[in-house]
Amino acid sequence: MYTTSANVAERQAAPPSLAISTVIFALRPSEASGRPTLWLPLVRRIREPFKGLWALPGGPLTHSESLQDAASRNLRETTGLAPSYLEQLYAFGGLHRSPTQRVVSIVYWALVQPTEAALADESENVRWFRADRVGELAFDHNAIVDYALWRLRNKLAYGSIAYHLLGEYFTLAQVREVYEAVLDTRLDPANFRRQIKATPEIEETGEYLQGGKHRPPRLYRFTGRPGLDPDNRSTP
Amino acid sequence: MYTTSANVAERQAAPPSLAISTVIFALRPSEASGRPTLWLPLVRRIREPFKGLWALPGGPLTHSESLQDAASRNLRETTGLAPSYLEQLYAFGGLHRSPTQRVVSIVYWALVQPTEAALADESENVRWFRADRVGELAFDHNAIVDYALWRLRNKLAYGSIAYHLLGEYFTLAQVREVYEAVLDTRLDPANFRRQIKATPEIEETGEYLQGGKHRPPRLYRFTGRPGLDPDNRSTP
DNA sequence: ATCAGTTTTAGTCATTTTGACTATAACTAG
DNA sequence: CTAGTTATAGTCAAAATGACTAAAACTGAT
Repeated sequence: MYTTSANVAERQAAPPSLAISTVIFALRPSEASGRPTLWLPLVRRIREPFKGLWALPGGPLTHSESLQDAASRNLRETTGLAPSYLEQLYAFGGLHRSPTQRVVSIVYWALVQPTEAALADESENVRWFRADRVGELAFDHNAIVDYALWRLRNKLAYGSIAYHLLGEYFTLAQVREVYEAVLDTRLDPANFRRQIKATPEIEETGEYLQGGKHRPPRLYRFTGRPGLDPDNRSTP
Repeated sequence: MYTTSANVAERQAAPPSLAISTVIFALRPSEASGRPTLWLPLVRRIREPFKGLWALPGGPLTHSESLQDAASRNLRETTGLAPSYLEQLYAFGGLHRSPTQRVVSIVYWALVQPTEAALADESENVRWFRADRVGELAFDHNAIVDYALWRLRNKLAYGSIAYHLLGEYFTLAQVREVYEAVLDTRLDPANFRRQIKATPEIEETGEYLQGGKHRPPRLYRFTGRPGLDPDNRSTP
């Protein structure tokens, strides 16, 4: 019984088409408060279905690249960015995701550092949106963004992910702002700093950040490797 | 730039073939100690590549079923089982997973209850193996099993997953045995019970399990819904 | 009937972690 | 020099954790 199934699986049996998409998060200052908030780039659909609506960057899977490579290329082609973190999110394969044909999308999510994000391409058909205000998107992309946000919040709880939204050097207050932006809460600065300082992957540097109208905070550096995929090997 | 990519993605552009596989875990008593241990069913390859080697149950994705449905059918066809838990594990799409052609496998993992597992089909070409002693498998299936085990251990830490390896009613000692089997450690019975009893989804029943040569333990019931996929919606 | 053997179950106690909060340090702007 | 601001250290009670003790409730053998 299985044997017949296996045979069919291995045949080139007119499979659903396969696409790669990416949810790309970066931190940008909110226009209102100036505090950092989560943003992501979307591309406008220039043809049916969903012509005119915004959608996640996506593209084909060529024969010569792995899933992760395809996602990277995708990201580079739409925004010109190299991600500091890239992980597979989920394979979406519902029957009616696209009205015209059956398509299975393998979706990745990425984090980019603000220095990178600042020089990201933007154009008529590529624009950054606040993650909590994307409006109505094409296909099932609203659900995908929601799920990516949920995963990001989850990963944050586990540890070494926040730093990929920051530059190489950062203050503990900046780390706290990442948590506050992603989790949408306020955290006690003193307690938060105690916890962060307890993690061994955060290293004090001798440098301080000058220029604020207050005591200059010490700069830190993240020394751990991210927990990635089976492709890259590591944590939850 | 994106626009051309999108077009290609939507075309039927001779994509890699798409397969669904499943890693199915169940608890069975170890022959040696009698304590419960993790097992999973494998199927023997009856043709090249990897003819004769054991492999994960897998099959085609038909046009009329979702990814999850395909995984369920898969599971039912090879073992005759209905899983009590089913979740997408990962999409494996490396270039050289199969020597003959490019194939992307979307892998699910499942938990089945021991009552179910006891009546699972077994035959010349379908056999259960201890999860830590599967030997050399076809394709990249050893890596997939390792990753599935890692995910299972992780989920266990989070909470409401152990119960899907047990029947409807269970003793707290049985829950502890699940943890001990999956994490491969011993846990203090008293402390473990205190923690489990602190979770609200575990409900005392009035029943006791008779038949042991010791004080009869109370039976409990799990009342929470599992945390599943975006397809099903819920926790980590 | 009693006793030894077993696991369940409740509980104690010291240690660690967490959350709320206070106080001082070190800068800038005026 | 002072007010304003954030950084940073520290205190203290409450909660969670880990190691451990002991009683309860069964079975099977004497």
